[in-house]
Amino acid sequence: MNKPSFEEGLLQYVEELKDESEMTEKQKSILRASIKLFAEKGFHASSTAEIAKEAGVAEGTIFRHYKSKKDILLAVVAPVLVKFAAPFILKDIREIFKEQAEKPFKEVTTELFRNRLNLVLQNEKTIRILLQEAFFHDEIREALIATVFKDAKEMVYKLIEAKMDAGELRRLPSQAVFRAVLHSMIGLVMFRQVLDPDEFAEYSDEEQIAYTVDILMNGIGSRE
Amino acid sequence: MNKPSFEEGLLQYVEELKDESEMTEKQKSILRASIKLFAEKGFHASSTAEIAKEAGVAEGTIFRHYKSKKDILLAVVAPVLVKFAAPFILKDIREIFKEQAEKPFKEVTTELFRNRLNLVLQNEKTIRILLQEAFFHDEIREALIATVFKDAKEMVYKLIEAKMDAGELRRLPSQAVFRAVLHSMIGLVMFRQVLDPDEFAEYSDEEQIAYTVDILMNGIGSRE
DNA sequence: CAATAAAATGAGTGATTACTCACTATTATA
DNA sequence: TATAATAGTGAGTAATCACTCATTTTATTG
Repeated sequence: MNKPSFEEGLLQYVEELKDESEMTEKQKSILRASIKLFAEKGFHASSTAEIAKEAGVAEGTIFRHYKSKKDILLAVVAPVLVKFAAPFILKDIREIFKEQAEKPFKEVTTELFRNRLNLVLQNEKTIRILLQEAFFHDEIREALIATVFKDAKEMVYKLIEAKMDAGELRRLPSQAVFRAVLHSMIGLVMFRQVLDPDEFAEYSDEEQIAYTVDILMNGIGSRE
Repeated sequence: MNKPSFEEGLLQYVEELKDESEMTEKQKSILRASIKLFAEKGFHASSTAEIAKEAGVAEGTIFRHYKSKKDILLAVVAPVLVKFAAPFILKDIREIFKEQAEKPFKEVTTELFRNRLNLVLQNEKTIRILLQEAFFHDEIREALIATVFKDAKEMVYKLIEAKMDAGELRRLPSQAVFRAVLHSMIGLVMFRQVLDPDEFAEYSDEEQIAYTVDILMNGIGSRE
């Protein structure tokens, strides 16, 4: 059915994405306040009155810059998708996968994980909002899948298969391998706060990445 | 600070948990309607008017049984925690880990994954709500961590360390191993709909579990 | 500096919100 | 069958919602 809700819905925001430099102070303030509130209490629980107050702005000013409350959400979320998708898929991934394709899969994966972890750490709040709202807004969910997964998946599949042919990876269904890589990455990146705070401190991010990749490559079982 | 928000907050709902049998038809209907709506559009986006309509009940009836809208949420979420936590940790896990502790780690894990996958499949909507709201409600998040993770973690840690001593698992930090198991499980269970629908069909749940466990144990790298 | 445009304002809008309450209908108990 | 308790109702309530618009403030330009 009405397929391109991404194209029609979010993509325009991505294209119309303003530089921060061409926003007024007030507009930037509205975005900042929205990110804060959406991340703290969610989109629906944050009222435009609150946003205005937090931003130090009249409520009407919000609607001068964004024609609806949902527009604010999309304006908040779009840049993250761009950072997640465009640089990742079109630059980072292409670079990582094409330029580094000769390197061992382990190194490629380490670089990938490091890249993603940094991105998430730098955009914690907006990513929280993004994931949060992806549950309910079709546009966002589809955009997320379209940008983050769809293109990336093909590349990863190709790399996986190439590395299988080269004997570097075991012969397993590509899908199973892809999912394993994906789950390791998401787990590494998303479930940091599940454990006790003192357990975090025990290992640095680099160590966490190293262990994650090591286990992904070699498993947890011994090889007696 | 005011620590036991779980005890004070959710636990009472768990204890006061009514049998379905001692609910009226209307009350059950309210719960069913709430689950449906909360899962579809989220807690905040679902109005009590909608719930009443969906449930075929006067709006006042809702507030006869639940003193606030949030109470409905807790009533929806509590049973899942009980099913997830108590039986899981206290029964399933104890059984799996104590009775089956002699079995290879691989088999224990397979059993665990199978158990969790079924639970999620059977409670898809409520688990969606649970995770969703855990983002924002401290009580729910803390309850989730307290019930699902905290106790389970210790048991898993002990098993992991025992299996390391027995030479069945590699010598790695327990934390890294625990996280790997956790990520595999969550990934297996939560990210089924990320892939194309036709890719699901390709492998059965049992096969997915088998590959997940295999990769967890042996990794994706070859052992030339 | 005057004229024009853009940005910002906040009181006001009708719709909707969670929730109350006086009341009726049903069921359980004595 | 009378009494009491529980279940159910829906109109009503104040508060809040996203959003509008006539007006004022600030910035830009000729």
